[in-house]
Amino acid sequence: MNLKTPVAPDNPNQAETRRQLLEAAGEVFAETGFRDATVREICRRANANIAAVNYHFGDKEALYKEVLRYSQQKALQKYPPLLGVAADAPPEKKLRAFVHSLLLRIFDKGPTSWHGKLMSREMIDPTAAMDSVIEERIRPMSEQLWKIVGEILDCPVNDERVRLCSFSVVSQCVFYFHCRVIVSRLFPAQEMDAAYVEKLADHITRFSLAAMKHLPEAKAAKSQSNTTRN
Amino acid sequence: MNLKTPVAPDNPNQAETRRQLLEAAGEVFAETGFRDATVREICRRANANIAAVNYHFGDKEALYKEVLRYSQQKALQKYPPLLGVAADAPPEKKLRAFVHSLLLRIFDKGPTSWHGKLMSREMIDPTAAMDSVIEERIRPMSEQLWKIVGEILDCPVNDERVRLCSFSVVSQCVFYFHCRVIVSRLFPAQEMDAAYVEKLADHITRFSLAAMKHLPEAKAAKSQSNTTRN
DNA sequence: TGACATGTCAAACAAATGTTTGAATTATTT
DNA sequence: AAATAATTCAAACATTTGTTTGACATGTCA
Repeated sequence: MNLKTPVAPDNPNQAETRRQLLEAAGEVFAETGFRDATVREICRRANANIAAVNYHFGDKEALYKEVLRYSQQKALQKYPPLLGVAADAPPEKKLRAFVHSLLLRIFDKGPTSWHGKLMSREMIDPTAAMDSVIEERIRPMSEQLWKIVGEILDCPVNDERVRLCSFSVVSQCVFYFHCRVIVSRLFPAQEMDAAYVEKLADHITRFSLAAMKHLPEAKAAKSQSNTTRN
Repeated sequence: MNLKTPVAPDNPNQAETRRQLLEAAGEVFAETGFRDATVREICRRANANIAAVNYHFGDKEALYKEVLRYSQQKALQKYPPLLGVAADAPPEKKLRAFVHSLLLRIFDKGPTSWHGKLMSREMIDPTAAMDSVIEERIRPMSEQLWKIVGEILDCPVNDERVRLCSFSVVSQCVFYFHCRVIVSRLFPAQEMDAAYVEKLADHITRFSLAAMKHLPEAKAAKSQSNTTRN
């Protein structure tokens, strides 16, 4: 029911209202989450009538799906995963670019800044829209990273150490948007500007490279893993 | 039906209903978040009347604050930050214990399992209740970690490298509850059992120790250009 | 026992909010 | 220009939900 097929895109008014609704919805969804976001607030910011969401998107949830897709596409277009580093560059350089682009997407202050928050929310309460995001965006990016880490560790990409180390790299990046609240309360004076993002990218890359190049079992490939803990 | 067996002589009914409300609320808040959680559902699971929340806690938000405090206290009591490692143990050993206890709190399957999800939600939408949690629980734990990392790096605890490396350690742990959705979709076959938690703790500790002991600037103690804040 | 405090209950209230409706307005086509 | 389609608008609708209310039940203590 309520299947509103998107009509002719050559209509300036419709296209404009749709776009403004998407932008406003991105802001509001990011600020308050899906449930707390009200279509009244979205329409108010978009200078649109209360009924506009239902007219243009069907219902609130369909609007949300569009927003999620829109923000992902925009963020990846602005900061591609390897930032233009050549495919045959040394893996250390590619790792640095991967880390930096991920941080840039997270800390972006511009009109795509809600991308990070939207993704955070999806992590906790994945909606149906998350499925396609994972398969179309996240899995390809993961595989890209596995290749890089595999080169550095000198392992096949399906080795368990590649997976663990890749997680270690990514986790240090995403930490700063999942835990931004805590970071900024523990260090209220710390500004999150472009210079700081550079510094973070440097640290994460150096930290991870040092770890991977000196991991006790990294090169030795001794896979008995008897965890003599404690 | 539902015969109330006589319990403690002091204030049996009130204490019992309160406790059941707390447990049920913890479940529901963790599953659906503060806003989506309904008082009706909480009371239904607690076998309590719809008015019980307001009678015992005042309103829904006060109940939430109690739940947050309750879950924090329970989780930290079950898995203390250093798991009983002696205060004069070598820092490597303390780091391992810190990482392991953090992972245990995150992966706990028992009745305190909602602790992780509640904290995740607070990260994105911090409520007023988060203030006290940060000051009373998180800051002390952070300072504990800074000391350990400072020992390993051989730096003063307020050095910027201590902060960055501590974040690198913590981030690898909390990654697994913020991004559990993605991890389990990328690797659906991977079980998150106790053995896996051990393996993770090993990896994170080894990875971080290798990094910190081989960081290009770790031992160099080049003491210029450091933010001299607090 | 009888009075009083405490806790529980079903019902109702009040506010918020997603959605629908039908008229009014604007754009496009004939 | 007239007719038709598309879009906007204010108002109303229907549902959900946190909270309140006043009656009823239960336990305590003089």
